[in-house]
Amino acid sequence: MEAMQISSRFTIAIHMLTCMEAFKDERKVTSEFLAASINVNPVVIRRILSQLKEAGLIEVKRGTGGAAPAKPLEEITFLDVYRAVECIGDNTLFHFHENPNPDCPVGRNIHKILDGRLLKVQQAMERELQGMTMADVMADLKKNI
Amino acid sequence: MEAMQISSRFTIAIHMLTCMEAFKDERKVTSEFLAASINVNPVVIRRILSQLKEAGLIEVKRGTGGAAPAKPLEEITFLDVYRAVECIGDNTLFHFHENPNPDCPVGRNIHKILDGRLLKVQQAMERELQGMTMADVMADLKKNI
DNA sequence: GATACCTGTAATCATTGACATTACATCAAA
DNA sequence: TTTGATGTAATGTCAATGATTACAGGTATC
Repeated sequence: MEAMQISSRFTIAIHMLTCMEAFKDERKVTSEFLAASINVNPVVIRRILSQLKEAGLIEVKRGTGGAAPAKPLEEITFLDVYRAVECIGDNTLFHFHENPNPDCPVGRNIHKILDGRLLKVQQAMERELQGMTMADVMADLKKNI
Repeated sequence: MEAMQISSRFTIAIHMLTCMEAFKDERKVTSEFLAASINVNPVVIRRILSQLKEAGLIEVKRGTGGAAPAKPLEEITFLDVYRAVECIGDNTLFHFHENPNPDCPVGRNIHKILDGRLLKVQQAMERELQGMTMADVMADLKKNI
């Protein structure tokens, strides 16, 4: 039984940004090229390119092609990437059961008792994501090459 | 576009434990009763009952029926509940794209660069979950009634 | 020991998200 | 105008969630 993970769009997006920076002086970074490095379909890449662009993290050239970070890598946090691609409807990490029984004292109160705590958990995770940037990734990459 | 949340089994399980404690002196807490308070099918409840039991968090009486916490509520953390019901295959919160291209310097290194960071994020979340217990929930419930 | 009430669990089914893939409209530079 | 690229709609497959029916297996009580 597998399950319930944050989608691979997130790690793919980080991979994409890393490639954009790593190859920026060497070649035009197209969706085809990214797809080859990541090993997924180019259309998947293009959809994520759109999301990253919409979030203001990258610039994509139409016609001529090619994508690149839109700001200094120190200013692109994992949280920025996470929010750009992980389209969580109401922005809550936890899915709450929808219709607890209002005639039961527990059912009537469970939501307000849990909401604050669930938010704290989510914020702990987001705080951690916010402390990591694409610059850190590039630094590690240079060490590994 | 909805998406990618931790399943409602978690909040349902917390709700179940809360009911077990809240009604323990008043009535037998059966899967039917829990299903009515939570407003889901009794079979869903029974499956989660099994998971909580397997994790050693509750005791369930066969035949006669009824479920109750197996240990003091201070010792049942949100993390215990999370791990009991959220059956994540390899225990990683993030889903990594599987086959980065080993012939690309980025594809070859991305996994080792990200793994540690993703683990840190997961641990931040789990640390927060570990700091919350069912006793806290009961305290809040009493305040709300 | 028959009955009545529960739990445990298998088997379906509908719905939804992820991801792959094909197809094509659109764009911009050479 | 030709040539790459991007943008995106449309499908298809697969897996997980959650609802539901059905029934086998316990256990207390009459």
